Amino acid sequence: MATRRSSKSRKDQPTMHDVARVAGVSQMTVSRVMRGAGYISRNVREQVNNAAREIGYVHNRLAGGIAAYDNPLVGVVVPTLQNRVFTEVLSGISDTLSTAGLRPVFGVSEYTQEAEEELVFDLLSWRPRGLILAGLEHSEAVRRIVEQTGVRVAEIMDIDGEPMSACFGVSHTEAGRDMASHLLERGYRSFGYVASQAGHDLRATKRFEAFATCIREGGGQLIAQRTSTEASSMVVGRHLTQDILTQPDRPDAIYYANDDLAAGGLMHCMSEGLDVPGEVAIAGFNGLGFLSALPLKITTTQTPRYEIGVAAATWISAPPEAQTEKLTDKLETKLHIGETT
Amino acid sequence: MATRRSSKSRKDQPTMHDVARVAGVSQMTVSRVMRGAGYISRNVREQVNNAAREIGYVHNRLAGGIAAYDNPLVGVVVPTLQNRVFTEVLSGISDTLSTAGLRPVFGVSEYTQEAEEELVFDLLSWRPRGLILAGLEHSEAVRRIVEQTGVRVAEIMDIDGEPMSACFGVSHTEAGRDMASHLLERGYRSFGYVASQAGHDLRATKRFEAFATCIREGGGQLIAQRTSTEASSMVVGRHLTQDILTQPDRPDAIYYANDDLAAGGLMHCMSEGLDVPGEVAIAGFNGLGFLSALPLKITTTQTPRYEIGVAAATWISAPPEAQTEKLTDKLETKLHIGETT
DNA sequence: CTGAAAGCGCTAACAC
DNA sequence: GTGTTAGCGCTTTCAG
Repeated sequence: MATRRSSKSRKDQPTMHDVARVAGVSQMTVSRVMRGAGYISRNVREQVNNAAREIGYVHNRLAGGIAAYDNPLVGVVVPTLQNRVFTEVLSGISDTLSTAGLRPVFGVSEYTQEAEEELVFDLLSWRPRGLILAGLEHSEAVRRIVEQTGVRVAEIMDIDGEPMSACFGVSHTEAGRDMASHLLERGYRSFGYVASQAGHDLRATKRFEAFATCIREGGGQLIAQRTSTEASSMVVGRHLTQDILTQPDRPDAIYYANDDLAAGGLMHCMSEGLDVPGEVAIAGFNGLGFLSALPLKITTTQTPRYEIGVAAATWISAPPEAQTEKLTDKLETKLHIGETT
Repeated sequence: MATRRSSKSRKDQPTMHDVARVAGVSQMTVSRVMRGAGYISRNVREQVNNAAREIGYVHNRLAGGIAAYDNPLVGVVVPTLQNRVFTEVLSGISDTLSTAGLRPVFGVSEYTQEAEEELVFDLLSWRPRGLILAGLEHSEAVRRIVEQTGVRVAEIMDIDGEPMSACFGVSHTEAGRDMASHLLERGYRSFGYVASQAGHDLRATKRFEAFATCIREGGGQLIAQRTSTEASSMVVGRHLTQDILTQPDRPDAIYYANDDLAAGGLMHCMSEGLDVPGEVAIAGFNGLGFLSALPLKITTTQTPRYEIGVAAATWISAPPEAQTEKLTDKLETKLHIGETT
């Protein structure tokens, strides 16, 4: 009898049948052992496991998934991996899914709805148990296919809006307003704003709008605004800050779309010998760990990034029956008042 | 005729048959359109695509994979997502795979071979086109199953050893030696070493061993060594540095297993008013972006993290035939001499 | 506790 | 260019 494993191609992987033959049981028994389903006598179980190990059998979940309509995969789409914010969320997702025996398959949308849409279709082709998407804004096609397939979607990061089924995140509107209140309280009245990713970061835009409204209502003015098309970084923050501060009319305080930009701003001020917060105050968003490495503690809004990932993944891991109508899980942010405001 | 989609369960997804019926073609034609295989007339193609969109059909790659023995998945195992080093590598992997139409499925090994082993079996159950693992050290079971299944494995980060099939990374031995040479050249003779993850970071261990050997050969001495079991962070670096520097016999220079620890060390020195590098020199590893946020530029070894991911993913993406015997792709590191040595 | 039969949704191979 | 047939490797269902 010719061996099936002569050519070492992917085609020649052993199957449950091969294991069954070696173990002297039926293929069905092998299936049960592999899945830990039903009662199998200790003896048989061991025989099967040994046979599997011997011939190098690996459970084939593709076949399993197609036959059982259920496979332990979760599709995850994040805007970028270059930003700690999302890798921390991803870490929470991965840890939690892993505990539940689920695996993340993922893609990066580069902050565009078009890429997200493509990814959603692609990920859906693996018949995942659920999807995790960032933000509440998605293309029509995404909404439609989600509706049509009935796949469960956890939308993360943002809660200011209506989720497709469930969302886990913070209120950016509230965060923007809180920071504005804090700065007004401190006596600042003329403000600058620095952002990046030119409008693609919808959460930052929400924060800013709430911030601006609150500032105006509080008698303040927004006198300078700079947005880069580039990704966030300290370098970008530094440049945009320089740009704002060399104008004749300087703001008392600058609100940054995130900590990276804010840290860059601080660097600019320090190297120019500008007094912070005396001459200009600085505020960021996120509360990233590296802030503690800076010579001055930057005022920022602390966000629970890892926890957002955990919450979303926990929901996805739960049996579908546990799914309630529409769930909005608001995690709390906290204003960290540092030495820059 | 009863509709198949009454209950909205995963079982009731439309199939190619349904699309075929709506489009008025055979199921095989739908298959061809979906895969972009063979020649299909423009007309038919559009009909099929419209029908698919209309009924919300999504290509089922589980079924495709099982029938075709080929599916665009790549298993990726990283030690952690809490460390920028690996998320940057992951970013390179993701970007590159995405371009090649492949998807990463991933797991986190927490720096242990046992977890890695479990993950490898788990990921293999999706019949991935390849695997990307960190480091050259793996359990016997991993080596065996890789051998038995014939799956292609790209080992990343390290090249000081024999890869199973291909490896992409830097020489940690060389990096350790280079840093030792630099410090000796600067005149330092008594050294401290600070690490974390207590021996689980095998690459750091390789650097340290090369470093220590070189130091001894150059007439230097290693007089203090501190290792934490915790994950790397500035806080850990700060504590261990304090610990070393409050001993009666203080080293001239401290080599840190990575930049986070080194930055923590710098913070300690600054807050104690210790002159760096006058009283103690500091050197890290990786060249992470946040170093430029620090008041003093830390001497470190720059590593091409994103590029390692790109190189590994590119290799995995290439057709298997292109696979040569054993490939070692050494990417270059660069000693960045800052203001701390 | 274990086995036999049927079929999951798709693609390879070949026909027309 | 498009259709037909025969499975891919597994799980479901039902027997025993």
